[in-house]
Amino acid sequence: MGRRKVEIERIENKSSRQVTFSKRRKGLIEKARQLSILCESSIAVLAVSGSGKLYNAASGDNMSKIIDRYEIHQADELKALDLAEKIRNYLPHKEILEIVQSKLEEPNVDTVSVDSLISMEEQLETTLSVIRAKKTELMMEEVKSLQETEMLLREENQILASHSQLGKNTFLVTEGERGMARENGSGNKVPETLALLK
Amino acid sequence: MGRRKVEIERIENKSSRQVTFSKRRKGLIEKARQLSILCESSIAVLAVSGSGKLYNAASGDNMSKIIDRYEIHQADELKALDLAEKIRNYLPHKEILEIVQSKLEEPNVDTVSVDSLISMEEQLETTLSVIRAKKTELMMEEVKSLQETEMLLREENQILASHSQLGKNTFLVTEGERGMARENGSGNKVPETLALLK
DNA sequence: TAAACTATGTATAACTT
DNA sequence: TAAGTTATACATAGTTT
Repeated sequence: MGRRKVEIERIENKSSRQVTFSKRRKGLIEKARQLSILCESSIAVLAVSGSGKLYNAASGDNMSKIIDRYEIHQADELKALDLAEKIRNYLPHKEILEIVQSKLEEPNVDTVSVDSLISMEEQLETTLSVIRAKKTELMMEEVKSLQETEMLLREENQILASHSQLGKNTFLVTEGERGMARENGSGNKVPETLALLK
Repeated sequence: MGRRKVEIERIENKSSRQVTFSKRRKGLIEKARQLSILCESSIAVLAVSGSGKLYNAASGDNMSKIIDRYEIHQADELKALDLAEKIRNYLPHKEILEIVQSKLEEPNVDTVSVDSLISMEEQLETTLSVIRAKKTELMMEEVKSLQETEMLLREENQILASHSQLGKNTFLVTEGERGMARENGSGNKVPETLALLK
């Protein structure tokens, strides 16, 4: 794809290697983006350069979610060694099965197969990781937002406190809702959500 | 790159979408392989098809190692909030971690029995739940504490404001860039978060 | 339905600035 | 040295088998 055919082997020249890494990494990520859109899929690319620097891109979905998906997949493969037996051991717990099945809105409890249990397990685990990831994400957002609010309030406070005595470098801008916007943010919603997640 | 130019948008026809997914996924993974070799780097590609099937490839290094690298990278960003360290301090089951580590460092990892893997899995899952619970607890505490601080600051602020000529809807802008923080604050981030909830 | 083909658009190696 | 250009090999969309 260039002026001449190039063998796929380590590029010895350090600077061309870096240039190529940069160009091809960009190309790879663009291809991932296209694939994601064209085929409505989630694609993640992680690249660790020779010098140890990490580059990552996830399209169609977020990185954590895709990685979670991968880890569940791996866990399942490990478990598959003895999965049938393990699941058989759990079959007596009909109450649990019933709860799970009703949650998954499937009708026939008695005819449940190992395959459908595998599928149910996968669905539940996927849902669980998504919920966990979302919980963490929301909490992180919340903490960050509150920290910023705190900082701004402290500043404002300090300015107000000093205003009665001086007012040199302070500009006043009176504006409708701006100051209120913060109070309507995610701030108060998150704890409610979190209570459900536990 | 084909008989005609194709727009980067969802392919409506299901079977062409699947064919394209297969072709391009293969191409993407080949590109990753080449980049890995040419530039002596570690590249991982994870693809989740529309139907939920996972495909993955890691070249130059194994997938877990690359994902670990990514997660360490993410953890570093977490540190900025000072939470990672707090969580680390609360790690309760150090003994278990040590046991697991020693098991993993045993020479014949391949000959570890399924039973001992199941036992390790259970221990790890227990530890993981404890860590998750602790994480949630710490974050909740942090949020609560920040919310209390915010409330106090708002009260103090209001009292100060009523003692000065400034009204509550006054938008204070100090000289320099600080005053801009409000516009770039969390207010604008929340919608992004919400978009992800979909 | 899928695998193979091939015309053509794209990515990129070498070149230029 | 880096950013931009160009000639060319490659990837792939549509076609054929």
